[in-house]
Amino acid sequence: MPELAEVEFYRRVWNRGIGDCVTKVAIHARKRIFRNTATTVLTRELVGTRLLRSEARGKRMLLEFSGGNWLQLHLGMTGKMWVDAPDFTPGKHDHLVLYQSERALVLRDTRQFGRVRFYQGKSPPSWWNTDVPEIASAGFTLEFLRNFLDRHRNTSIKAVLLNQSGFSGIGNWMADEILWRAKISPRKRARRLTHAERRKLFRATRFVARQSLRVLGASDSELPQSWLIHQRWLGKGRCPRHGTILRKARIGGRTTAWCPNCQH
DNA sequence: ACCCCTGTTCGGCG
DNA sequence: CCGCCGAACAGGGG
Repeated sequence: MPELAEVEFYRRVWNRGIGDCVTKVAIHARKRIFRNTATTVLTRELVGTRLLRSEARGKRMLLEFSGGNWLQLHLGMTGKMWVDAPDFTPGKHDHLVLYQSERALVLRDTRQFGRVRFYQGKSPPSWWNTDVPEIASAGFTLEFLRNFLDRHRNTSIKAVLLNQSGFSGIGNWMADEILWRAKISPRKRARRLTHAERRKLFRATRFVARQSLRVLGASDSELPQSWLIHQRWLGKGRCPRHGTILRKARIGGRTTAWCPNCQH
């Protein structure tokens, strides 16, 4: 399962290392995933620190280590995290491995659209903080959504949902799932959404985000069969409501699937 | 060979 | 200055 829910899932996987010391760090320092990061410092400074806690915001996560050391991870398109044996040997795309006495914390990102950032200081790095509310939090209100839509009134609603400064953690499949649930055509410009549609969009966004977070898991198979996600990549995917063949097109720069019968 | 892909950023244009 | 769009990034798979 991807996007905000997958980030949360992977974050919890690495939480098994909380409380333990980092004994060794293995990285592919010159790779794009470390762009603008001081890799030499990162490698040197993390050894001997203890993993204290972690937190997720949208598609990013922040790990705090003892001594004021912070690591931000973004998984991009192909990032994965898991726990392996302490004698793990990194493969070609295992760009960051944190070794502890009992295990190895592995980050693999084949395409490297993700990013690793390192920071030292008493409090979290300034770039960790944004004014964007988490969708599952009380800060994500109908008022906030209305304002965001007004600011991007000439953009297709699909592209608006992919904009991380308004819909933190929403990605391609979640955006399609939300629009299908709210019965809104992905091509519709934000300005043309009625009051009723804005309310439905708000409810659908929170519902999809919260349900996905609740189910968690490394695959999408645990989401209800009634969701669009199980149909969207099939050659002849059908609308879960009434079986209409889904339509597909590139909208907002991404492949989009929707039901021409119930989304307007 | 050519097309596709759960994401973000940058340059050009209006 | 704001916002929209397409291309680029890197690699694997159909």
